[in-house]
Amino acid sequence: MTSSIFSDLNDKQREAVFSKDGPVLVLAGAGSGKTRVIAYRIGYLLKERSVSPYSILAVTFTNKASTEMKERVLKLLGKDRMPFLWIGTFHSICARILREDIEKLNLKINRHFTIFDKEDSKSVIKRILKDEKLGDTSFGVSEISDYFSLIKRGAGRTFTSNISSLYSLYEKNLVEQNALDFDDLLLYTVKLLKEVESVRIKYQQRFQHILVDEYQDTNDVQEELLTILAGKWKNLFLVGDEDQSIYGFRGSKVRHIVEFPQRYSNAKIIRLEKNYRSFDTILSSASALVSHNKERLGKTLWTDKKGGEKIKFFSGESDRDEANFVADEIFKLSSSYPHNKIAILMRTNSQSRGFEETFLNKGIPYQIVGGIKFYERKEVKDIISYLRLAINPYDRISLLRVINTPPRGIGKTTIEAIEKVSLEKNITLYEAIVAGVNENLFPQKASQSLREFIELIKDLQVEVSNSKPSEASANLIEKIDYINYLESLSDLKKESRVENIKELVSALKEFEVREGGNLEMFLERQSLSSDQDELNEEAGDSVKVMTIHSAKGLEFPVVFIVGLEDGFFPHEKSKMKEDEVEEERRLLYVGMTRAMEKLYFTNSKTRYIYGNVIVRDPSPFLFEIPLKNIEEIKITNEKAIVSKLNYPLEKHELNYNILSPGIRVYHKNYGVGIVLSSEGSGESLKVTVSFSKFGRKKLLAKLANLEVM
DNA sequence: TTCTATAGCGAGAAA
DNA sequence: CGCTATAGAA
Repeated sequence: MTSSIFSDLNDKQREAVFSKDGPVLVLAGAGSGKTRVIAYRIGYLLKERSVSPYSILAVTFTNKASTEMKERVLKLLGKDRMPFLWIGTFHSICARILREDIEKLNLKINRHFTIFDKEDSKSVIKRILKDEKLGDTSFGVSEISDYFSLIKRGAGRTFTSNISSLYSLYEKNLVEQNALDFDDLLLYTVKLLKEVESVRIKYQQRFQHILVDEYQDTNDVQEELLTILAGKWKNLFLVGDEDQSIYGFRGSKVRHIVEFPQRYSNAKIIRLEKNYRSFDTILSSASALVSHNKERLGKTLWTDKKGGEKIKFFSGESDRDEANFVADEIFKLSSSYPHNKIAILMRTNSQSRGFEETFLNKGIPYQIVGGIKFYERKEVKDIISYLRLAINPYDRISLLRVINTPPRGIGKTTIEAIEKVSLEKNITLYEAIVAGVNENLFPQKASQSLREFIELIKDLQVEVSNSKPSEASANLIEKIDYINYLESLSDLKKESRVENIKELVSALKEFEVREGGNLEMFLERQSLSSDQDELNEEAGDSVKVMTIHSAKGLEFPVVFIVGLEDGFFPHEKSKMKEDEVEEERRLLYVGMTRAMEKLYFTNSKTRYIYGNVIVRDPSPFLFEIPLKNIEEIKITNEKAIVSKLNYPLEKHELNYNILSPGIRVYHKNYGVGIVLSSEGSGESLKVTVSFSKFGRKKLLAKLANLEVM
């Protein structure tokens, strides 16, 4: 007996949703409705099987996905049962477990620990290198940080004693600061569950059903965590697609999916092969591409959406030319596709700059998703650091960041003096400041500044616990005169910096109103936020520009995959290893399968790298896609010339000859438009122009006084 | 201590 | 080319 809410599922989806207890692996192809299957599975468990929401754990890949999942379940069930459902990312779930129980590990870490991001971790490493005078390790700080992450995932290979001692210093340093890095969140949770029986039993008992999305992207530690949590009930409902495994560099292993049936001999395996997203041309092209991979279980995706347009391919002369093509094409599409239905997908973040400049010049609204995140901006991180410090005074990275920001007369010498006191008395930096001031260990002037700094932090601590987070931070910003400080900088971006600070306060306010959260919850949310979390529907009608990694799980009617060159696809650094080339191929596959209706490929024959022009070959992956599915777009010479003239923005005298389709023009009444077609010639030349605000107009070139842009 | 100029180095993807 | 660390001046 199935109730009507499940009637819109197909047979395979149903089979998955209605599975009996026990391990289930759903091999879900791109666009086959896997998020929906998980949501309905939860709905089924709650409604038909009367499972308590308290007993369900759902793991998603991003916070955005978990929010969407919650909303979907909410729609199926209504509000009252939601609060107990645990839905979140691996990292947020671990943080939640640790905030409750980490003190049971009897380490020096308490529940108010700070979560260090990559930048913080690197700062720790920098300081250790400095303190230990190990500046000559011949490894870069980033390299060391990545290596530590590798070690924490259990993949660390042999390493020199130099690095080994550095690693233990790093670990010690984090503990002293009451801080965990991203890997620690997972690692300490596994440790806690392994070593503290009461905690293990508590969660094993509780989670009767565990559901995991994007299972192909789990690493060894996450796998171990799942195994422990599911230890009692063994009801693992895993959904994934080996063809979309693109996080190998973060330790994810396709092996977890492939070997799942061996680990659980009673596992049920279901394949979802019907694709609801893309037209057949797109889907079959993507399938053809990924079929060149060896490491896969294999699926045969199909769709009802037969046919569809060919993939349009444009090869530019320069990266500028490429960006111009994309911009012009978006303009042409704008009558049928609003900007927010269009995505530009890239291999690397650095590619965004060229598109950003072109879109800015051509007035195309865009949003860069990912790259440097909002909370990673310098000015935002400054304020965040004050707040972190107020909650966790052991956090010396945040302390060092804010102690002289804005400048308050506490320079290098003073900081060294503080560090000396801290070392001698074996106390934290913050305590050293307090002690040093009380015992008159610093010069008069420095002492006065430090006294004021201590007062500031003390007041902040009080405020943080007594008043609303947004008020506490607004007061802080006021007190340290931070806006004026930003404005005093000779910085081209200072205006946007001030904006960002205002946005931070708004974000805090929104958080306390919408979720009733306190500051600690906000800081945690913030430090675990993902690229996709910055995407919100209300953000206006803009083209989304992002890496393929950031686009995972999303879909768009129109997709441009740019930079399809050897060196990006596959990336220069992956070319040598076969398994990494396969991952690069999967990456392109993921990009292609984001597209619903129109898919564009673009590349460039040359590209600026470090300011030098590099000649580039097309991506070898292009030749793995059936030729019949691709249509190459050639641009007339005139247009190519204009494209080059086109940048940076300059007005040029009108030469009627260049008013050919695709040219961007400006009309004093109608604004910016693009030439669609032309008829006649010379004085009687008429052109049809599509204007962004006024639609199509047919104009006599002689009278229209068009300017080519 | 703070501000400014410039040399020198560097970008693979991200919770 | 753009960022940042650092040296040197104020």
